[in-house]
Amino acid sequence: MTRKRFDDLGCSVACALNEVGDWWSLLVIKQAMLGTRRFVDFQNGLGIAKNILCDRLSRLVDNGVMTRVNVGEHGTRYEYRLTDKGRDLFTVVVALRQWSERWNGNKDDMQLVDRSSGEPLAQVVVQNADGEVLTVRDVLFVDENGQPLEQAG
Amino acid sequence: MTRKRFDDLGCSVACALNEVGDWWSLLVIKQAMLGTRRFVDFQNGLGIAKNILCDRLSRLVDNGVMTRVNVGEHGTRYEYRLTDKGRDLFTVVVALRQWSERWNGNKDDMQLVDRSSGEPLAQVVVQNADGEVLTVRDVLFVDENGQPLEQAG
DNA sequence: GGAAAAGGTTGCATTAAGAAACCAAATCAA
DNA sequence: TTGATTTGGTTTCTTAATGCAACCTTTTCC
Repeated sequence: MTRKRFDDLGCSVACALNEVGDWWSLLVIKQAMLGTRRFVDFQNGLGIAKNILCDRLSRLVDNGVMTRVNVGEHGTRYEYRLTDKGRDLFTVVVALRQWSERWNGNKDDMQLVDRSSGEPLAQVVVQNADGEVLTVRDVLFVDENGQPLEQAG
Repeated sequence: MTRKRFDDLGCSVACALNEVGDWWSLLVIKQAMLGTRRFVDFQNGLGIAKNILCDRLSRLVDNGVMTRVNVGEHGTRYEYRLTDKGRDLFTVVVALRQWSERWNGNKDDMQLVDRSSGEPLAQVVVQNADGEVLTVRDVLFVDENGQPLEQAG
């Protein structure tokens, strides 16, 4: 019984989860955003088993989220760096962080601030084209013909 | 060897992933945002095994993301509805959707539009207090003493 | 040159996931 | 009212994933 694939589910969210939806991937990405580049530093920073880390890093590389760069003089010192695609997950990571802080309190040792001002960030929100904040009740899911689907709260 | 717990990792992202970080939870939540409330409808809509759906729903209920409401006359007709905490994951779901669409193309049968205007939504972004858009390079991770940590891209 | 570090791989035990069968209560059709 | 079907599960079995520890090779440090 191989694990269910999500990329043929006709859903972009499922497709995203297929790439970064397991327990560790987003934490590896968050660690990379924090500055970590070396295998051992990921291992120590996350407390992840080496074989799992191997698997996650190579999967992230395969999916174009990270790259493996050879930085050794003679061959076997590597760095794992975020690609543009990986860095673009910043929104997701921050949204998850803020959600957790709103509902579970701040469990984090560290804080995220604007580099130039030192001030905390604004809350990540969903907006319409005019910049108005939208909740799930303010949107419609429409099919390819523009027909709206039922929606709930 | 029980799966690693993330809620004692000193990280809000890890704490969030501990609640909704497995393969199915966010899809169940997205399905609920789409209007699904009944057990069978989740099952048909997602193609998930019943025992896994049972487990995920009850875990989401335990974590306060959904509630189980008895809607039957005599006892065993249930609806699973999002709580405020669950609805608040809208930002995360939309951010994931949009990321996937930006990098993998739109794999989705349906589209998300502003209910009042019918227009597509704006891209979810991270902003500072002044409303300026920030990337991961524009932020600093600081510890509890305000000391900045190294950061990369 | 010897020791340690980096980046893995392998083997084993435990847990989770998926499919299918089964089941009891409630509802629906006749 | 009876019988079938739906709903919301639970159980069993097989396969896959996770975690830990040991090991291994190349490279760097002293």
